[in-house]
Amino acid sequence: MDKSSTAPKYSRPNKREQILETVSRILYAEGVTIGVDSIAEHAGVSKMTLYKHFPSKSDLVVECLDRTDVRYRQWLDSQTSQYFGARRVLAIFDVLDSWFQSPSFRGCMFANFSAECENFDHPGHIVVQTHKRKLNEWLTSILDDSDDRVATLQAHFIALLMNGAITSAFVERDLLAAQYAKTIAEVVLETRNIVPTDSASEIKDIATDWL
Amino acid sequence: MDKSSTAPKYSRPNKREQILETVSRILYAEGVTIGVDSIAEHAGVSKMTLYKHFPSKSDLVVECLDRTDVRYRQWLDSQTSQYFGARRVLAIFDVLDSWFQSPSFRGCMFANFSAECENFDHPGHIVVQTHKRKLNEWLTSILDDSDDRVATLQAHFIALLMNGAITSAFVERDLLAAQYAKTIAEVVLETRNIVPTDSASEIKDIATDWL
DNA sequence: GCAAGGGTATACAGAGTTGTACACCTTGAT
DNA sequence: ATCAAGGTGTACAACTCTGTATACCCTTGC
Repeated sequence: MDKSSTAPKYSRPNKREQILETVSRILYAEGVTIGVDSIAEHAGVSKMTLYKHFPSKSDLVVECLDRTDVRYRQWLDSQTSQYFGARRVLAIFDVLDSWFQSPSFRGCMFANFSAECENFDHPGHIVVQTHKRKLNEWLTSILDDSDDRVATLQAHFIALLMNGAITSAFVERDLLAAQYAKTIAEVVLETRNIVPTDSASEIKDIATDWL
Repeated sequence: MDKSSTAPKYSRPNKREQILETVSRILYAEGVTIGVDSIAEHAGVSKMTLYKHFPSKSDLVVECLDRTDVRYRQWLDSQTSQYFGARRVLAIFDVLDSWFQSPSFRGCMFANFSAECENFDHPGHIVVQTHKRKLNEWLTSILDDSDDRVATLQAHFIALLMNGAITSAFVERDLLAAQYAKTIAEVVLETRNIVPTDSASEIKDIATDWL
């Protein structure tokens, strides 16, 4: 710890920014249940500085979620920018694939937050919802079909496949999940005449009392 | 809370069993981060009794995960037992659909555990892996194709779609997720000549440094 | 030179956590 | 009737967590 010798040398330029950058990564890697002391230590900053810039841990977490949302979508956007339309959508799964192989992969930060934070009032949940909505809008804009409803529906399909791939890769540690999802996506995108089925379930009175 | 009047009247018959039944549901509803005191209170049992039957909270959680695994798979199995083959697999999504509409739906307990418990050494992670493997085996047995590899692959697809539906329903609160997944599953199961693509990604040097 | 602003280190209050100690109570078998 | 087994309630030790108080340190502007 002897920070006196190695520390950031009292560099003044926007500490707040630096904190957000570092802590966003820490929260993804360690989960939002990590303690404030650990956050400060990892960020190479004093706990007092944290509380001088952010009124509470909760506020810090929300801003980090927000930042991760922006970074994640920018990352997907830039990494696939060489393709267009359906090809671009398929390229997403190649990007996911390389992400899953990375040792720092720990699933979807937003899904993790939903699971970790059972307090439904936490403002972070709004950020999570917004993140997923923006991702959907991005997918819809890429798929840009002559029929709006087709693009919207297919965007939902792709979003679901992305969620499934991330969850399978994280929970089951299935390193092929992205390839599976890509294969499914190919079939789905080829089948243009998919009907938004009313899903007339033939099963009646399903018992949900397993829980 | 004057348990003396309403409590289980010192009924002796297998308290351990009764505890496991109740606590399994509590852990799903509240998450594994719930305190031991709350667990005891909800279970209508003294904290001492808890520690007399289970050496630690961790052990209790593992046994509850195990129990939920069994109950969940039995539930899926029984609720779809009137169908066979692909029809049965599709019926799974009808069952999921009714689950998602239930107010007590809180996502997949196993995925939630993975997100909540960042301590990778926790024995619960083994239960999670096992759960997902058994579910996959069950799907494979249902799909029972002449070609083993087809059934295995399709089981992976379906498992991924189930994960995606559950995640979308939980995180995005998308009440149509099960219907979307079912629609995709229909297409996937119809397309029998799906190749386990090598997924030759054309994208090179994907930067995973968004995190 | 020196004051002000931003950062640091330490200590601590107050709440909440897991797990244990102890004295008491209820039931069933002998 | 009595005694052991199992359950209860309370209190508590030891720890961790968020957030604050205080005194100090380094840098920059004047």
